[in-house]
Amino acid sequence: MSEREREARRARLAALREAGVDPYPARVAARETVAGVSEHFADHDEQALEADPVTVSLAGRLMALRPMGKLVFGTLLENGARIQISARKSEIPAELFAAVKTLDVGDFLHVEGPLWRTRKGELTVDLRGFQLLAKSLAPLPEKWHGLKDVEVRFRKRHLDILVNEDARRIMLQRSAVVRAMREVLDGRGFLEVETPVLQPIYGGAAARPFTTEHNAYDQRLFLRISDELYLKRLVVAGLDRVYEIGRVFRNEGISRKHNPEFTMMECYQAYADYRDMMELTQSLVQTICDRVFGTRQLPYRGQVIDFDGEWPRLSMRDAVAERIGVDVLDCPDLPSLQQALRDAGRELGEAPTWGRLVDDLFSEHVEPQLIQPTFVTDYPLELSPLAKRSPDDPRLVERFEAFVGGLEIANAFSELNDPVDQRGRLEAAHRDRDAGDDEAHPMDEDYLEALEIGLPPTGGLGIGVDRLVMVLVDAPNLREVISFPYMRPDD
RNA sequence: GGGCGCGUAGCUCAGCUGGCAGAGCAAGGGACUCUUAAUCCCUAGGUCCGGGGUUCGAACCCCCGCGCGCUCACCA
Repeated sequence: MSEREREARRARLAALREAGVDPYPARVAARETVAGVSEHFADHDEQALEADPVTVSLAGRLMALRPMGKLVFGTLLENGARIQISARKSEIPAELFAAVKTLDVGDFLHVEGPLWRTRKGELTVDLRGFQLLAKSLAPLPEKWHGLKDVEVRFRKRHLDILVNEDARRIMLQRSAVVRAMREVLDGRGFLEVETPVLQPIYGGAAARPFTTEHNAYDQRLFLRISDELYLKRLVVAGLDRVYEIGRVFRNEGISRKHNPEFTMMECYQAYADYRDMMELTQSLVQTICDRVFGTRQLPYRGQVIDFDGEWPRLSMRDAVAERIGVDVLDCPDLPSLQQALRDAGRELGEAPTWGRLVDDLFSEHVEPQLIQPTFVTDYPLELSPLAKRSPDDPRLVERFEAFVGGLEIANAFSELNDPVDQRGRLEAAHRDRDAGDDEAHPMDEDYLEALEIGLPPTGGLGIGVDRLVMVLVDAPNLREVISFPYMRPDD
């Protein structure tokens, strides 16, 4: 049992206290960084270090110990950078050497001493003094195989990110992606805002919400499923360009592509439309590629995704026609479309409406094929109760979704700003709701009133940050890019 | 929710046709002044996921449950 090891470490901790050592001191002596020292002395060979000795002062976690009698080697890890340390019995007092031998892998140390290079050429700090910064009482994962068990990796993410380079890399890259996203939006004059997570009426997407309640007011509240309606209220308020990067919550199934809470970037731009949002989407992703990865060609699951250039645009009608051989606009209602599909020898799902059937066809036959970045445009009206009707075809709306690697990463439209049309569309959704569609959009009188005050023509865009990162860093699973993904409670 | 697979020492895993529960690493003791997966000797370490059944005998076969993974469905 690891209890044995924990007991051994506790015993050493007790011995330290006995000897008057504070195993958890409050302050760390002045120090340099491991990365800085490694970089600065990268070109200094053995002779140079001998001729002109340099003493360094470093802190970090002891990740390995290789005792060899009167010589001990160890590895210090600080902020992702490693450096070797050594302790030589001939160079330091006996008590100090003995103290080194009581260290455990996992302990935090401050060390100081001169730099030297081993025969193999490794830059090494020859310890002349050290201070324990924090005693580690529980063992780290095993050094050969590391931490591979997927369940343990996600349940004990502190260990995963500590010992698995890839997990750490993804954390850093995700942060860089979000930073680049903010820079682009800030550079275009967008104002970063925050809107309510707890909402009396949820909306802005088709999804089931989590519910909670406010004790003092005895009120039922929902965790937001999107930021949309509040952000558009802010555009009504005269904040012409706003964005929010925040967590949304959807009470639905969990999969490789779905976590119950995920990070969404939503932005709204007055006097713009969905075409402007297409340009913004492309520019955002390309700038992220440039700044974070230094290239617009990135590997994903054995293929190379090319984010450069103008992304192809494909209407949903053409996309479906290409794969299924049925022109959905030639079949204006559910029965005629079902008949056309039967004639084409296609399996029929149980779609309740024309729009849902079109969407089902698209999701099943087209979406998985969209590996290279692609804009899919012109969605059925009934799937998009918040999007502006297409001036060319009243059954369609000005909307697109961006797909990469078979994943939907962005959704955007020209926002519906006609309060009368909006009311009618929400009422229609409300009827679906009464008919049993529990994901249908609920009625929101307060939002409708805001629209009556007046929303300018506005383009809106939502990007699923986790999914975008998943594609960019070539992660097989959404959980890889979430610091603490949802896991069932274990016992 | 359905199908398939997995669950053995702290970690990574082996365990044959049902016959004494194993290795490496980690841990404890010892040797060792150029290691970096250090090496060598010794020691300790088990609810074989849980429960039930079949059997003289179950880690192994059967049933139920739990957890995880993949996948399908759901989730635009």
